[in-house]
Amino acid sequence: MELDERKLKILQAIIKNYLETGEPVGSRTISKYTDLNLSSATIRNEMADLEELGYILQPHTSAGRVPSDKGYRLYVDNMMREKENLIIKKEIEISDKEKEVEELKEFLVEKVDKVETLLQNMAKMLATNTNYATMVSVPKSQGKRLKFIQLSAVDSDKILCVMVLEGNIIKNKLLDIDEELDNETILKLNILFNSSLNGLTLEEINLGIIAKMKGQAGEQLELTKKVIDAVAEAMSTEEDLKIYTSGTTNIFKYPELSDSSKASDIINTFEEKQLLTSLINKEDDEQGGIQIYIGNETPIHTMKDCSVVTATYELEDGLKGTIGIIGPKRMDYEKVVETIKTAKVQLDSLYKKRPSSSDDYDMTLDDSNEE
Amino acid sequence: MELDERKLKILQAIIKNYLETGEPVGSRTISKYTDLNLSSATIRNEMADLEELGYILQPHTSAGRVPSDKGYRLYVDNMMREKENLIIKKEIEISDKEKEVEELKEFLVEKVDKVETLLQNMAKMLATNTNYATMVSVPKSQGKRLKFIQLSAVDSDKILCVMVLEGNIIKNKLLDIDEELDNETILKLNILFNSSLNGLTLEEINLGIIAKMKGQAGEQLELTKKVIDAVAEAMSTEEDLKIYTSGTTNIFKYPELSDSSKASDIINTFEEKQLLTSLINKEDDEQGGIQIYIGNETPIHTMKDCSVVTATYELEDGLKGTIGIIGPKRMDYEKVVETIKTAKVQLDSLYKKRPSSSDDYDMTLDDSNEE
DNA sequence: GTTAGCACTCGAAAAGAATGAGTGCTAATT
DNA sequence: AATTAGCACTCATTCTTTTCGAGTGCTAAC
Repeated sequence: MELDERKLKILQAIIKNYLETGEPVGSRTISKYTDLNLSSATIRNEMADLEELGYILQPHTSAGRVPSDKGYRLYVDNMMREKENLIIKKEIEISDKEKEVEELKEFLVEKVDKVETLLQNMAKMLATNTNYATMVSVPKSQGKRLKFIQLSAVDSDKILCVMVLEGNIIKNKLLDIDEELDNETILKLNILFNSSLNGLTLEEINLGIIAKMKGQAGEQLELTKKVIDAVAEAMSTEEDLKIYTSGTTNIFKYPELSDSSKASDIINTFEEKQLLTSLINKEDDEQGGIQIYIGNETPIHTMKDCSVVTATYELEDGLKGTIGIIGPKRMDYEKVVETIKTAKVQLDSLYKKRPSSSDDYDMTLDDSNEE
Repeated sequence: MELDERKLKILQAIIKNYLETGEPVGSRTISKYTDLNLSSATIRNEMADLEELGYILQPHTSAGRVPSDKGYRLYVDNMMREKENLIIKKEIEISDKEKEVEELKEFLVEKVDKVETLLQNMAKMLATNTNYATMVSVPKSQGKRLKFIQLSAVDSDKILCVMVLEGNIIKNKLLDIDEELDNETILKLNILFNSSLNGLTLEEINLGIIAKMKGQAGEQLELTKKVIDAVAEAMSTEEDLKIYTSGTTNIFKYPELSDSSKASDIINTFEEKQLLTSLINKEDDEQGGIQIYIGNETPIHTMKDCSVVTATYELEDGLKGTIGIIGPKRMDYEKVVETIKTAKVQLDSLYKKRPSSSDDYDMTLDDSNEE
């Protein structure tokens, strides 16, 4: 049996209708809904075929049909892509979109001077706009080069070690010392560290370099070891994960997700944010960096009744993060894809287009002055 | 009508039983449950009195009785305090508790080198131990003095401004500059800022001091202004709120909270963490810093069906935060109070008792190297 | 003051009945 | 050969009815 034009139309009608109502849709509904002018009986026959092909399901005998994961997949891959082509053709829509981007940007950037806060607001905004749950991951500093390192005496028994990585990621570490150091020693150490380590990635800081540094450390061997540890910690990827979530309680708006055990599982996944890591960093850039996972396709088992749409954004070169929108399988894919694209474009362009005159906000990913 | 000894005993029995079962308790249950040796009929009469006095409620005629908020309050105030006195008397129990503290401390401190992570783990541990939802607020840096400030040239067009506040709270800010500065200028500015601002609180940095600094800034007036802004931002209390939550999905374990609209409200409150602020910073130090809010007593309306137990802890002098446990009104108050006390003691003693030899972790509240 | 006894209440659970949306199949129609 | 009208059948949902029993309040006796 083949999936001919007519079956496709019927399938599309079923899915459209189901997205709107959330109820299983019957043959009579479709016979009225479409412009095919077919009787319900014919539709019924076609539906039986579609079911056999695996695109739709019957929750039980004598109920209407519901799209299967395979059905959604077809819908998303084919029918939505048509829409996308349309957009590319229509210049008007593009400028509309740009306008939207500008508006969003203004909203977001206004009074916000930290990327982290901005991302957090982005998550919140997406959640409010879409009525789904959202996540935004903060770009990882993994693999970045060390740009700057400096020790400063803060206390008689404490040394502050500040490191700046590529992308202006700032890291701090306070080190205990046994005896107070004079300025000259600190200066000497700063020169040592900067000349030895600057411009290197974590991988490039090898034993040879470390040994050489230790050799030059003189009396400050202990401190040097601590600094090297601090650098390693700052540049390593461990616990290097920050994800903002928002709108998790939106799932209660969808009955198919709001029974307490399902809801609990899903919300728990959002609370234990590290469970969301499998959603980020999928480097597949097909379709302009947008991924759509339907039902069991999601890498997270607790979300088997959900669909997930993600996009990868890039703040500055190499600083990549992920935006995700999570809703029921019958989510409004078109709207979600549109929204997430807009958000992606916005974040991508944030620093490229940023007017250089505005020095009100800084671009670091550091958030140490939130506390 | 008076609340005599016997009524009190019956009330206590009702509450105890209700805490265990979560079901309305009837007269027959109590007549067997207590050592009073009274018939169910007598209990019934007493119960009618207790209801008239407002300590218990009947969900409907022909149901058993359920404690009212007033009943819980009495229970918590009186019956639990007796228990507390017992503990003070029993030396054994104290040493037991100390042992527990040590165990917890080891668990928490192990492999943890940041206070923030530690507090986050603390929230998680409390949630796992109690099966309730928990929150831990991070101490605010508000009102702290500036201990150290330093500018460093990072880029040709960027200056890094590092500030350290009392309590070793580190804050960073990257400033844009128009033209590159030579080392000498930076050194001069550093001396200026340190000598002008160190040891001051935000309030003490008044217009006079600012004017004087501006006067000495020379050609670097613009940069000086930016630094002053950065200092103000770093030391101000705005957006100075960080709360970790955990175990929010535990509320699904209690049917009286898990219908979707209630659960949604509660979980939303935990997601929008600023809604929890009203729970922190209540300075009332009655009862060793432990507060108990029952039902409508909680300052947060969405939690009217919950009880909240909070404690204030103090890391270093003046660095105060709040721990909170949120559960159903029929929570196990004794256990929760015990647990939260232990946690409080633990946090309080964390830095006082800390062995000076261990330099593995730093004490800053800064978390900039999480990302 | 306490208790046994009894009629009564009322929610929860089980059982039954009505409804109706939707199906599959067959036979007639185009 | 494809389409459609017609009809018997299915089954979740909803509403009503019944049953059940835990628990009460009250009265009269101890």
